Amino acid sequence: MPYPSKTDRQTILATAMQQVSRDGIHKLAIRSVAAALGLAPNALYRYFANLAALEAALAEESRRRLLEALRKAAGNKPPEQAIQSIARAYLRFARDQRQVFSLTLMPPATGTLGAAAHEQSGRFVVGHVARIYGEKRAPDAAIALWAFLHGMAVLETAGVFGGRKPLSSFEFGLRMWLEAATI
Amino acid sequence: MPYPSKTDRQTILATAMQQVSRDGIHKLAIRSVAAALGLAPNALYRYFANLAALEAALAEESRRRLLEALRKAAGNKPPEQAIQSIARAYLRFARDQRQVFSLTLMPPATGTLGAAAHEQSGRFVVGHVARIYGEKRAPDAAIALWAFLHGMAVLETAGVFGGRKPLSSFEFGLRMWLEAATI
DNA sequence: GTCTATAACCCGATAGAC
DNA sequence: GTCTATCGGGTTATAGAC
Repeated sequence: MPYPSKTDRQTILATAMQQVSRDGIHKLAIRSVAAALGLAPNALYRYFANLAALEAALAEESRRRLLEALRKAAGNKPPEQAIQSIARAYLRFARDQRQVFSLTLMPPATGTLGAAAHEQSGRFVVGHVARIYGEKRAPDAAIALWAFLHGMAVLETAGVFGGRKPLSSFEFGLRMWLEAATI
Repeated sequence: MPYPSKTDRQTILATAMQQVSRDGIHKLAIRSVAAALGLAPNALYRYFANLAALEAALAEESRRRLLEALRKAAGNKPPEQAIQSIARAYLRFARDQRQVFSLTLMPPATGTLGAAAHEQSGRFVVGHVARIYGEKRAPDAAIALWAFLHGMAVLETAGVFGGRKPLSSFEFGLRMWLEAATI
């Protein structure tokens, strides 16, 4: 091997994700990632077409992490308990990993295909919701739940509540959603 | 008057908002706004401390526009009809003015005070919700509704639904929220 | 195939002249 | 209040060393 690689996609992604977690996406720079890896600034262009492509890869990775957190929360719990755990895990992920969470809904770069992790998350949530709402109503109920959870997470991290965590509103919405299933 | 002003805050904001509507927030640049106004790049620094300050002003303006759209939608309609109109107006605003909508929840620059328009929106929605849910339950119910609407808007504009507009999920969630009030 | 070197171009921001 | 000039930094493309 005459010219062995000094790095690879996975290493670059891990380093970039670390910097995003610390400084936020808007401070992410090709140069800083390259510097952390001891490489010339434009060495990374062999692995990512441009900064947008790197960001898109980070977004997909963040969606994978969120999905993993939700899977872990659900475990093998009974239906209603699983939903409650998923809901709490979603909010916890948004709070504890704010910068990573903000990547999950970053719009995919123009021309790229949709996020695979999103479709997986959709199937995962719909599957759990179906155990409560039934197959027929599950798609709509799952999207409504997802929207509520995401809205709560975004509103909170955006500081709309002024630093307070409106736990009662979260409980209110979640209980409403669960009770609507029994009607 | 030795050096009459060639511009003012309002004109700068209007020009910047126009560019954001067309190209999105990430392409906004002091230089491009100045060029559109026929000014030197740094002439704008007399009106805004830096780019972040300009963005914060645009975010507040976008929140004002959204609130105005909601007010208009509510009009003098009866309680339940007003809520439905507000909900539809929220989604419509997000669809029709995607770039402006994305500004509404831009986190305020570090150190600046919270958004006045957000507090106004909060009072506005809580006021309408109270006519259905009563004063006591209104705060939690309003936040839950807001979260649901915002989540639906964000998920849709982020392309999670692949270009489709899950009208049925929206109707599902809204009806659930309205029916929960009568219990 | 991978990385370095270099340079051109963009932007934000500052200093000082008028 | 606005200008010119300039600095520092990030992004991108090209050429070439290994």
